[in-house]
Amino acid sequence: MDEKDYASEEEFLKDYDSSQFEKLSLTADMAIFSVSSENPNNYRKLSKKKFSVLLVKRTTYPFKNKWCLPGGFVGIDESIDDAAERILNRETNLHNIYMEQLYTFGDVKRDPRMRIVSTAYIALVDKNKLEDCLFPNASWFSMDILEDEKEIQVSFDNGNEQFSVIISKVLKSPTSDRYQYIIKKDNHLAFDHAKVIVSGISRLKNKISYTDIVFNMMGEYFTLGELQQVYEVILGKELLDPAFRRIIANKVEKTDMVKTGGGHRPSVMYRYRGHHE
Amino acid sequence: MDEKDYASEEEFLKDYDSSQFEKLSLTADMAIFSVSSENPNNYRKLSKKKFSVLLVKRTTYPFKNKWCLPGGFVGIDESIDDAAERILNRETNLHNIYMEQLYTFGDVKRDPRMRIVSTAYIALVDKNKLEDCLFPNASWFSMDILEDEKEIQVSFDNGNEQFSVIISKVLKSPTSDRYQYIIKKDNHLAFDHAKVIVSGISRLKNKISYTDIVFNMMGEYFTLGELQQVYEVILGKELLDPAFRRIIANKVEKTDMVKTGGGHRPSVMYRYRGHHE
DNA sequence: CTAATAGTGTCTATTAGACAGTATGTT
DNA sequence: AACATACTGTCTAATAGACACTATTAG
Repeated sequence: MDEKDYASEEEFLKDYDSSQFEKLSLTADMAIFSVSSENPNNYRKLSKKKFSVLLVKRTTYPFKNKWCLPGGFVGIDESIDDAAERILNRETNLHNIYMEQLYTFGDVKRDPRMRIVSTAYIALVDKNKLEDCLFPNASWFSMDILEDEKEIQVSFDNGNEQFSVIISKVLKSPTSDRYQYIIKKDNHLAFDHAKVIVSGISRLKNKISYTDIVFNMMGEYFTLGELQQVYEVILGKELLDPAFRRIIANKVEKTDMVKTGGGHRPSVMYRYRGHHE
Repeated sequence: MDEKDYASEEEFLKDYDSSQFEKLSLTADMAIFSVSSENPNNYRKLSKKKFSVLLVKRTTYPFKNKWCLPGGFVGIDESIDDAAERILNRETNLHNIYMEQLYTFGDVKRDPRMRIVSTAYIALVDKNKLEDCLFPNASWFSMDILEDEKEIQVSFDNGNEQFSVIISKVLKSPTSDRYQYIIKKDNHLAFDHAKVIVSGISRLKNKISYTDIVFNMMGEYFTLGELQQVYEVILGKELLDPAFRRIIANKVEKTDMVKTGGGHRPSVMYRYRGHHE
């Protein structure tokens, strides 16, 4: 409230003088998540759900031939959200995809060429809507996630290529739940995108239990078994049927369709109920 | 996985050509929160806690004489976190303050002069540690928050000046809990800082129940009544004593100190227990 | 019939909400 | 003594976890 000596006023103004600060480049990077199904080896069994992410193979240096999240520069006359949407549409040919800002990664050396800050987003899609129209060099990788107190290991697989990354987590403060991620092993992903993916997974894992974002990855109709599998694959643990059904009971509504053809009891198809009770 | 026609490959490369994209300025803005005490009018009563934020009066255009969050440009050789810490230290003269990235605000017209993207942080301090060393033009404003389904009203007061802002909230998606904030009334805050403050409050409100971040706003020793008041003022509702004590029971530990002097039964002083059970 | 999933009933443990009561300082 | 807060006991409601059971299909 009260003013101080001139010296610190000077410093104050210096801090606010933009000409002292070089401008930098900003990109929007998209972690586009989905669930895919693996065909069962037994006619009775259900197809196995896999949590997956869309990666793009880089064709230029730096990180040539490494995989990265789709992204692009934010234009000077374009909001970050608009840039994110533009990139999302470029990759998926779809509009109105669920998307939210994740985090802004601003380490100085994250791009070896020059200073590039990246605002990362996560997006959730129903993979079946776009299976056939992939952007050049893009590929869906299923992820197997192994997490404990200290580190996270993610194994990627797109059918042709497999690799895994290991990231260790350190609590930033004992009072919070924020982790600092440190890449321990990563020979196949470009930039700090391993961190971005892990942050995105963590965000999703948290939000699945108190929001309805899962339904962005489901088709319009689904069985409760399928829905449960998606929860399980994201949470990385099995759920008990009655508990699961209690939790999602008022989020979904029955239809009169039934899914038959598995060597077992048919399953009623449900639909997302939206936000009215 | 499979490649597409040349045209889209071209487009792909265009998107990755940085020379097509002008660079922009990035600032780090700090929403520094704390709780302050108002003196009671009755010798028996406890001092009333107020949730407060540190604002700075602008001395230059644009938004001359309006209040804004302390902030500054991110240097080209400085990480965003480092810039945030630098600003935090400039304002408080303290190191090791709790701080976390909140959100990156990237609308095109948020600064009337030029394109400036802002990565906002929240920081939590114990106000008593720095009461006397305020940076020029800085002032603590207590906030009264009135929130319903559709909008949030925040009334600011620093003892000399009072004003209020009204912000309406619109769910970005029925499947999530993310709001788009729209400023309805704001004649005293610069830029989009009203949105930043409201986002920060919302973040804090959420995290208080599943993390220990409150303790960053407490002194080393405190009574459970004081702690409860801080919870209440942030959550905007009253809590029942037994429930509150159950919840924080294993986060704090008793000391052998006692706070006397109020016209009522003395209160045992507690201390934050850290992260070991 | 069998393997595999679909779906329900119910018991128990844990947690959250509510209220009433006791305790103890200052003026 | 009276007020205001400190602190505890306990009942109840709601929720989460666990298990056992029944149902129904393709092959």
